[in-house]
Amino acid sequence: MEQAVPAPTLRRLPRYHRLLEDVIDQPCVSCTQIGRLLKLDPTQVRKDLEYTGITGKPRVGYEVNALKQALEDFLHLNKTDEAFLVGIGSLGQALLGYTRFQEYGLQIVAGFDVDVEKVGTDIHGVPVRDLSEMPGLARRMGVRLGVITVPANYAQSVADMMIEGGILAIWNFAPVQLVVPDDIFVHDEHLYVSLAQLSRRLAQHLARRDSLPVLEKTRA
Amino acid sequence: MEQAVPAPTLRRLPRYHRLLEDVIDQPCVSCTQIGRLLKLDPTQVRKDLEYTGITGKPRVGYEVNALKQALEDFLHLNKTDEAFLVGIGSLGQALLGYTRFQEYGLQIVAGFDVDVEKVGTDIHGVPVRDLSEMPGLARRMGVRLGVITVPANYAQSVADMMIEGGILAIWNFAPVQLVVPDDIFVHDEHLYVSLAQLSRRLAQHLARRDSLPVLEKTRA
DNA sequence: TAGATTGTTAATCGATTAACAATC
DNA sequence: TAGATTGTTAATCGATTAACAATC
Repeated sequence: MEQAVPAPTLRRLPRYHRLLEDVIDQPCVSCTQIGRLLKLDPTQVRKDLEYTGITGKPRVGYEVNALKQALEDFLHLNKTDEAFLVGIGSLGQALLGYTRFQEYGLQIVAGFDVDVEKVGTDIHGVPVRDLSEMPGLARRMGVRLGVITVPANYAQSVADMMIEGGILAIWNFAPVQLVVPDDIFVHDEHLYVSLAQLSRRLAQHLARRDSLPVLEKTRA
Repeated sequence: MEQAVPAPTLRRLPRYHRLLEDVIDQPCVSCTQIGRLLKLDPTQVRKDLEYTGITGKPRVGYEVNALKQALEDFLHLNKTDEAFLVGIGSLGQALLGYTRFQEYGLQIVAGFDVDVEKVGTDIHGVPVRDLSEMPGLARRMGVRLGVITVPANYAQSVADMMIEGGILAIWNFAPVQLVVPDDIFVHDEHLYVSLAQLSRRLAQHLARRDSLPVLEKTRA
């Protein structure tokens, strides 16, 4: 059994993977390099990578392909989970169109909504069906992952239906604290939290900027 | 000058605000209650709230309206920042349609793209213009906030254009580490990080579940 | 070899949690 | 009053950073 990973480490690991995938074009890479590119302490990078079980070579660093593979194994990016998405609003449609999710182990195989206009259509190649069919289909197809993109006030009842259908993990985009049994795993994606952080940080940033001597305040 | 807030605290504060806004329907609320609803330690809640400068009453808790106000002031939710959004793909369109951002201080006043099909149209009431006009307009309108929803390979050049236009903070949805001057504030929204976390956690969850005695493993 | 980088242990830092007096 | 809750200080926990020997 793999040991528990600290949450901050788990947040950084995918960034390393993407860096290797998209940016690094060389056989080996050192923690120093990774750290410079992602603005992280090299020692921290090394500690994080340790969790994947990979070992490097002094003076050389890590073999890029091996490291990429180790990260994929550790993050389970190579095996795809089928998922249902409920709520074909603008966000739901955007997620259906984001094919790159498959590279990260998520394949949305069906969408659901209550809107009769939407039921029966295909969005980005994914069929949309009536919400009432969802629990039965989830059980029949053995789907264990659900994505919730409905308005806040419907989110809890959708979660209940998912659980009824045997779904075990929920990616929740609705701005609500879902109440679920202990054995159900919920991952919240709360854009409003991000936005409030941004709002606060921008205001502080501007305040600091404005309190500075008027050196180069106007760029124009 | 307000003191620096720990990042974890800053992530929790918006959740308190939303709870007060949507769920709590009573004059006063205690940290115990908030903690129970959000599954947080009451002491932690109290410490977090302390940063807003509000004081409560023993035995009673905090006055809900005052607390809500204190959170809004602290997070700067009451003053709206105008923003430009670049990249009218499915995610960009979804964000344009998400009117609730205004409650969190963000108002997207224009969208930009290079696609001539999109330029000149309105999406959810927001006009779409040609990307080349963006820097000039940003400077003329004094817009200081930019949202990037273009594909990864265009993100850096869009960021450069934003900075050229005098934009000071960037909400970045493209899966790239942007390179910007020190005085520009970047807030990354990397769904792939979330997804990889989810992927890892779900796999662990399933592993733990499967290693349990076969008590009630099949719910059906 | 010389020197950069790994692997690993120790020191520091900061956030969470516990404890408890003050108070409404 | 009695007791729950605040405000605040101390203890714990865990993550980050520093130090350094091992090594290619």
